[in-house]
Amino acid sequence: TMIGNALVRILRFYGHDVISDNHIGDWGTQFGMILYGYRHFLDKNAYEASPVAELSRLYRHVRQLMDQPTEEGKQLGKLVLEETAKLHSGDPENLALWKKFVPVCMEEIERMYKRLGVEFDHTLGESFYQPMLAPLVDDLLRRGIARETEGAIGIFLDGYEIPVLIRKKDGAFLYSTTDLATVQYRIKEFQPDVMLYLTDFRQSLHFEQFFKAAALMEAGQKLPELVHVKFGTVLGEDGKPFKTRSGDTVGLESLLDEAESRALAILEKNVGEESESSDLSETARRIGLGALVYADLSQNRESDYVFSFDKMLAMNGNTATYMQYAYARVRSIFTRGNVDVDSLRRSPEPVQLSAAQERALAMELLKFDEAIESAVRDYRPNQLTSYLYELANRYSAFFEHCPVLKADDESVKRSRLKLCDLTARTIQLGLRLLGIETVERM
RNA sequence: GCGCUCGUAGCUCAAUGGAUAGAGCAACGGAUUUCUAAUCCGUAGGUUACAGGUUCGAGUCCUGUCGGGCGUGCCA
Repeated sequence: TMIGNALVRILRFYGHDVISDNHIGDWGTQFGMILYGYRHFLDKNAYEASPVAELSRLYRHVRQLMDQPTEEGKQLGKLVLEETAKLHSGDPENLALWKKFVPVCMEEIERMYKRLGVEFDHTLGESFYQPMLAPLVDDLLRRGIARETEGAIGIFLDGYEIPVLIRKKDGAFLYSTTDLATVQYRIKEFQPDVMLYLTDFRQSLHFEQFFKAAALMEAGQKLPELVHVKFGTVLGEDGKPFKTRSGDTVGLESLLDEAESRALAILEKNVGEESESSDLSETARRIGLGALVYADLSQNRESDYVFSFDKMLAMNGNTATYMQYAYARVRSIFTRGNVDVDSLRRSPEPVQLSAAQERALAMELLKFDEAIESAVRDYRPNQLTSYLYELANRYSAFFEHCPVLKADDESVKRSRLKLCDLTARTIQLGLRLLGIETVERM
């Protein structure tokens, strides 16, 4: 989610016309699980008190039972799939329940996105394509692209042992069916040149096959370039894949709380009484959120990464905090020096580069374009994070060695103020492209 | 079994085929009467899993071996 958000911002800044669509899973087996849970394990009082909490408990409960490697687990899996199939075939009861559940689930998800500062142009979701699925399968059958296999319908591709299944033998549709419908819809509606899919690399085979199936489906037409922008798996501290499926929003939420309260504690110690408390909590929010977002983005997205509490919450070293700190230091100089930024920017005096730290900083400032380009080229926000770290690092060295307000003469002072201003603007812009906000004081 | 992918400093990670493989954390030693020490300066830490090959040049490309992860028709 955070990688996608950063890429949308970066690609837009670069000049691309970007449409973001959160392809949310609101029509799949997870609703079969919730339906089954609702029928068998519902706690009515809890549901009335908080539908969100109860539904998510039911989901986790059923999931856990299903994941058991026992006979009961397998049986339950079948029953869940039956609920899903009933929903897909238009069973009125399941449909009514589904309509009741979707807004509840959406609300939960929206709240998290809002907190993370993530916005989508569309959230069509899988259910949106549901009416298109049956005609799509019929069409592919008629054109001979798909055929019946062991009771199901699949598309067979050269060089692959397994077909792309688009209808189960119980009549329900699958991930690939929706994906194909999505391609058709998006071509018609948006005429994109490129479609980026941001998902876990474990879905690589699916996308490889699905892209080929899409090419068959659109044979003779102009197909947009389809790209799987894959990212690595989050591993636990033991190196084993993290189970994010069992209630991950809760985990993220408490992580955010912790990040903010840690930031607040440091803030209170540092700027304490000089500032108003409402200010501080907003500043802490930006710093805490920034730390989490940066931890996620600073990694090469294709590498697996080991989840570490301390790493996610770190505010020293190569972190968003470091950049925010550099920015705040510039702001502090400007405030103390009563600097009129507008007139500074308009003034024609050249920037002088005499000290080694000044030259190093200026050289780094010039590399911004390059950083953006490489982030765009490979869809990799970590190219931008490492640039920003480098830039902030050069600024810190400059800050230590080159007095600004107390510079020897006025022209040096003006020149250094300009360097400060350019640095602050570049950091602010760069962070904004990553979805991270700056703070005036910290 | 087959396919994909990864293996880089104690830990977490960088490095369009190009210079002496770089950061952060942890460790150790310094820096504050001077614009924010969430900082800076320095020390130590490497046979880039292993063995071959291609190349003027390989962490990066090819082959093999070992080890980890993932995937492998009716989940998404």
